[in-house]
Amino acid sequence: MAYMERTAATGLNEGHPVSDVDRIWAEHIGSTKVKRQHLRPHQVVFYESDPAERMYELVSGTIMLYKLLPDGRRQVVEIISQGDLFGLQYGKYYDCTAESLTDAEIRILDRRDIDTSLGLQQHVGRCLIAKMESMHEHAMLLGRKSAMERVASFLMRMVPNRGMQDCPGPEGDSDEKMIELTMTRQEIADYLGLTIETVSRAISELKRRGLVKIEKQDRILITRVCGMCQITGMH
Amino acid sequence: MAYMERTAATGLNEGHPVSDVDRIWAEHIGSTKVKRQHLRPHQVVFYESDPAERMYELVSGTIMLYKLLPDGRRQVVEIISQGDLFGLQYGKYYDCTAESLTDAEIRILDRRDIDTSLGLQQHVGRCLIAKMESMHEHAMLLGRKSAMERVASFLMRMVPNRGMQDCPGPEGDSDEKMIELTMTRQEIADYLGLTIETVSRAISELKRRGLVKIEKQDRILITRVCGMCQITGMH
DNA sequence: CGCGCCCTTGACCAGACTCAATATTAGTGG
DNA sequence: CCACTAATATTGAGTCTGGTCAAGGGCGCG
Repeated sequence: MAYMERTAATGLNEGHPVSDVDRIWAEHIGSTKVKRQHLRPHQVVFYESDPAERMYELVSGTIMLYKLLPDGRRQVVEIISQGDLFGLQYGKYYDCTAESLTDAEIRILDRRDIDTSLGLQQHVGRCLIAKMESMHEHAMLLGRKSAMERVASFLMRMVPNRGMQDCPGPEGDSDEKMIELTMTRQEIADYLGLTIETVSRAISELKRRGLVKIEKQDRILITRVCGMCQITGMH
Repeated sequence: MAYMERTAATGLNEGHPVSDVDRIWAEHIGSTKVKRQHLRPHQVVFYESDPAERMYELVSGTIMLYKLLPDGRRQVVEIISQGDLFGLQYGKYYDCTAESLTDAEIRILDRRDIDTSLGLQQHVGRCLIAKMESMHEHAMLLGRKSAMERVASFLMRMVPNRGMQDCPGPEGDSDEKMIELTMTRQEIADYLGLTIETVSRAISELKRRGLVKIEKQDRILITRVCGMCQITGMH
């Protein structure tokens, strides 16, 4: 269950009604009706412009949604974490590709099931509203933040309960936090609207400033969470 | 009703179920219960971090949602057009400021009304899904497009039914389209993640290339819609 | 007509990108 | 366990796009 620990550690999209999810589906749809699927890392669930026939819920693991331009430029538009819904479309086709970052478990759902239940509709609505808020935050990052601010913001996102407006500060004597990235430099770059080299340089600079220690490429120890928070542009 | 014509001309967020809106509200809530408010241009509906007690629907006109960083950098995160809902929040506070761009008419709604009706929930869900798709598109613009591509994409958004994957091409002999901006250069810059000077230079360059004629500062004639479409980065 | 606001243009600068070389890590098989 | 390979990450040098700062122009309104 290594992948579950990793996802929990990322703390992406904190505050979703994750615990309710099983109960909600059980109440409104016979659990026998809900198909599940396991994904290995870097497996595609659906491609941009495929007919959008089904929607999905992420049970565990992490998935990214990305869009491509004809010349190959890529933008990762969402990082989906436990309890999130994805694959809902207004039109007939998916507007982006869904690809797993880690091992993952997904529920496969029929859109019609949702339209018939008020409880499910409410659940879907709340997920979408939470997503909108992270999209707004991400638009700010992409449109207005420097490379260093983007990388710092990205790392801070992985630290649960810190960096919010009501941040409790360090828990005790030490202000450290170990985080697992589960994304390559290229994927981080495509999420932050940067190049792989710029992401790498920013992380090296953070290392030089004594804010992080790199254990492995995807295991980073933030040695001063408060210091990291100061360079996100939000404080 | 000049402002209604202007909004219609922008063609922002095409495809929303605008026509259903009055019927939907009438069915589920006595129309007497729904308060309305008129807004003059550049009037604020709510500020970022205000308690999110109500939600709104835009009846006519255009509204922008923006976020600010402590040092004053601004990002316009959404442009709201006719029929869109705004002010829905997952948490207790608004995550952005809502300010009118034109004269506008809004409906003031109570979140509880929505939670009780399946029809309304469906309507809200569809609005949110459509918004998510535009946010994805906008993330691509902010993260991966050049200044010229951003401005061209912005102008193309104002042209209904053109630039999509199933673009019908020019209607007849001429391939022109007059558009009304309803936004200052500063607002456009803050929406596209650029500076006012860069937006201005991009528009001047389009003029030099013979793709647009500037009638007034906020009235632009696109003389070759197909040519404009070619430089959005999407073709 | 004159004032103020917004927009445009120019010159210069800086941050991020590109291209290229090198280093590190992860994975494979002996 | 180590050697070898392929993939990924880091670092450096040079370039370029878009930002900054400053000056000038145009338009609307009193």
